[in-house]
Amino acid sequence: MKLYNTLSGQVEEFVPSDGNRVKMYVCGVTPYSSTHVGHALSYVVFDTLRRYLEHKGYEVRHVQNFTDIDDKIIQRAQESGVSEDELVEEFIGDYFHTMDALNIQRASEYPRATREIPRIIDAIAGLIDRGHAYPAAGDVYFRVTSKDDYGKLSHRTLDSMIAGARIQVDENKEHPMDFVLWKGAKPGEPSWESPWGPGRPGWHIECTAMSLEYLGEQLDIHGGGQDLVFPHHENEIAQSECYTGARPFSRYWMHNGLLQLGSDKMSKSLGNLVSVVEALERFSPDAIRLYFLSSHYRSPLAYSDEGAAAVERSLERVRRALIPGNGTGPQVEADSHRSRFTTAMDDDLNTPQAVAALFDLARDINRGRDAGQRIDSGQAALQELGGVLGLTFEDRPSPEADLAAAPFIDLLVSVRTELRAARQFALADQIRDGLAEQGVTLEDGAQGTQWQRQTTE
RNA sequence: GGCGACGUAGCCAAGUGGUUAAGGCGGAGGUCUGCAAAACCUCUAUUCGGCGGUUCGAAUCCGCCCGUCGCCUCCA
Repeated sequence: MKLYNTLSGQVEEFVPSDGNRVKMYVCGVTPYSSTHVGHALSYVVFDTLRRYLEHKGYEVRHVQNFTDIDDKIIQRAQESGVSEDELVEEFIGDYFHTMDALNIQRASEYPRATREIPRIIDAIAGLIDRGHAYPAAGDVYFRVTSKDDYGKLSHRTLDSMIAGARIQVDENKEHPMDFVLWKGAKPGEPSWESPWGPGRPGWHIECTAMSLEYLGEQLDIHGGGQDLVFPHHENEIAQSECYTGARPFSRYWMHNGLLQLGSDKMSKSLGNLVSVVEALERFSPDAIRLYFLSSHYRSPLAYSDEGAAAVERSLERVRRALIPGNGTGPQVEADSHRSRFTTAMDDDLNTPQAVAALFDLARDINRGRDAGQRIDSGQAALQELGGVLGLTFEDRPSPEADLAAAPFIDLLVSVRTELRAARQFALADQIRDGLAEQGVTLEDGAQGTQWQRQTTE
């Protein structure tokens, strides 16, 4: 299996350091607002990676953090008149709720920054001891000039960073690019005791401490959105490698392209967010996952309701291919699709190509059904490979109102069946049209008439 | 200003040196059907932003130009 490694800028053969065990760390969210579709994209990508690795027989230990203390959390909590803890609990709950809805597997561990303070302090102290960090006026900074290859992940040099000229001057720092490891507490802020006075950890050091604690000195895969490459992941590398001496901190760095909304990146600062809950009101979890997986994970993806609706329609054909058949002929052949799927996934997770294999398989199943072939083994393959992408092919549950209306719809359908038998087609069509106006579609098949609620717009 | 990515059919999107340029949505025609729907079949890019170049051969490599976007600051 080949994966693109941001560190080398190349597609490389993936080989875990320890046999079939894979140590994967994915940066989690800062829980102060609702989970949006950009988060969903990232976690669908890494969930799919994990599912595929497991499909190949790897044992994946997946750790994902929560940054449960930072400026935004403090600010938002104060605005809302709740404690930081309450705010964090609410949005961690929201996160799990939406990720579960999207069929994203739970990580092995979900460490939180505030519960790892001693480990974080140890790491900062170690960095100071080794000359890679220095205290200044209640803060502690990382000394970027102490790491000769600082910038290797984002492929830039300190000089070029300074040329960016958007760095604010800070008198406490030795170098403008030095970043904070420990923030001295301001009045009214939550804080923890430390050798440098009361304060809280900087963003980057949390991930270093937590990955070290739960996965050890060296990771196989470290993932996140492309917006984390600099400074977050660059700084993680600097801290971790300087603290442990183990290089590289992570052997593979993987970054997903960012979701765009219209022409802009979807981001917290732009406020152009679409919540996952909102998207799930309109589309099935499968449709949202498949939408994300229909383009390559490293490409940016523009989200639109029209696009999601098109994907939902395409899923309908696949779902129908899974309706049991009653053919007695030879089994529909699935091996060529299976190997195409695997080849695609082995090639840096080429999910668009893998998805194309699934659509082709669905077509062959439907074709085989029409030809009287047995289709159950093809269907099993479709279900299994779809599962590797986290797709269930389940219909969305019908709204409760439909359950109440079901007996009446059944009655109308049976009346219509009588009318058709009597060749009273005008009246039969009147019933079908009337139901269609109510969003109920009828299909007359060999086994009688089926009705269903129209779910796509 | 620095670093980087991308531009493939009406739309979304694979393919990155060599048989007929995946797949999906949409559209056209057909089979089936009382008519539909669904499913299936056929068609829907002689061509890959533009112009040059390298090569026996390029969407795929190189140069220039045009256009779009990301990162450099909190962000998945």
